Amino acid sequence: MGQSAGDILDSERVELGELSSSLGFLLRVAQLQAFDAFFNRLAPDGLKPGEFTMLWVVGLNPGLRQGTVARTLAIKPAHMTKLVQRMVDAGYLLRKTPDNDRRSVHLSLTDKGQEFVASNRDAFLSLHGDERATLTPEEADHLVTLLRRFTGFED
Amino acid sequence: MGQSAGDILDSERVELGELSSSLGFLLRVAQLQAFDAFFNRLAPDGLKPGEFTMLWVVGLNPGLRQGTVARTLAIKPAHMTKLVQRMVDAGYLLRKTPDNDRRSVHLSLTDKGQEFVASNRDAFLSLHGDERATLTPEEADHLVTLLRRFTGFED
DNA sequence: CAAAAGTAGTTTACATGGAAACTATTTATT
DNA sequence: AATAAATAGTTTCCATGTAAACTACTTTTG
Repeated sequence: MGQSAGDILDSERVELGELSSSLGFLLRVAQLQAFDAFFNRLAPDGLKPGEFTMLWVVGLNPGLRQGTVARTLAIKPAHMTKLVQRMVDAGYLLRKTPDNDRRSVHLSLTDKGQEFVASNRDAFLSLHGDERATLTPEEADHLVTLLRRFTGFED
Repeated sequence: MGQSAGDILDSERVELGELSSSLGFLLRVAQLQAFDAFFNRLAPDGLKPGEFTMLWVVGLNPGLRQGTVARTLAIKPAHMTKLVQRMVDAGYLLRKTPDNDRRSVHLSLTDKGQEFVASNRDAFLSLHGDERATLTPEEADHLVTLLRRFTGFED
C-alpha cells in the first residue's frame, strides 16, 4: 500500500520498536555518549582517547611489538602506523627495530611520554568513575563486568 | 628514568592495567565487535547498519522530521543529509517539505522501502539475539537493560 | 640453497563522519 | 512592517579510519 508520504506526526515521541533493545544500536549510542563526555573534558589538554590508550599500553608493556599493540586495542595496522608516527613526532614514543627480526618494530615511551601518561592518568581514568549519574556505582560496575565478558577482556 | 627502548618482552600477554575496566575503552571494543558480526552477516545483502536503522525508524514513524530522526539516532545533521540522499537515490525514502514550515523535511518510506525493511527485519534484529556465545541469554538481557539505562533509552 | 609462502609494517586511495560556515525560512522584537 | 534572532537543513572542507596493494624481511619446502 505504501502509506503516501506525510501521514505525519512529529510529536518528538519517537517509536523505536525492537531497535531499543538491539545490542548493536545501544552499544553505538553508549560509545558516542562516553566519547562525548571524554572529549568535552579532556580535549582541551590535547588528549585523544586512541592516542592516550596506546601510550598507556606501551607504558605498561615497554618493548611490545607495534602489531601486538594494534591487535590488543583493535586498531587496524594502517591506522596504527599513523598513530605511531604522530606520537613519535610528538616526542612521546620510540620505535626500535630489533636485530633478530628486522621487519618488526618495538615500541617504548620516551621520558617525555612517561611524564605525559603519568600526568594525565587520573583525568583519563576518571571516565570510568562515571560522569553520567544515570547509573549507580554498582550498576556501572556490573556494566563493566558484562562488557569485559562480552569483549573477551576477562583476566 | 625512561627505561631505554627495548626492555622487553613480546609475550602476547599484554598488561592493560585499569584500562580493562574503563567504560570508554570497553564500549569502543564491544561496539567494533558487534559491528563486525553484523557486517560479516549482512553486508552481502547491501545492508548497512546506519542506513537500515534510519529506514526502520522512519518506517515506524512515517512523516517524522529529518532532524528528529537524526537527534534520536545520534546522527549529526551533516551526515544525515548524505544518508537521506543515498536512501532517496536508492528508492527507499521520500522527502516532503510541508507547507506550514518550508524549512523542514518530512520523511517516509516508499513502497520499495517498506518491502526492504520488512524483508530484512529479521536478519537485522537477529544481532540482538546474541551472535557471540560469550554471554548467556540472561547476561545479554541484563547488558541490554544496563545500556538502555546508561544511554537514556528507557521507556 | 633457491623458490615459494608467510609475516610486519607502510603506502595509497577511498569511505565514513563531523565542525563550521552558509542558505532559506520562520519567529520574536521594536 | 522592518530588523534581529532562531531554526532546518545543506555545503564545504577536514579528521579519522580502512582495504588493498606494496616493500622488506623471515621461514618453509623441495
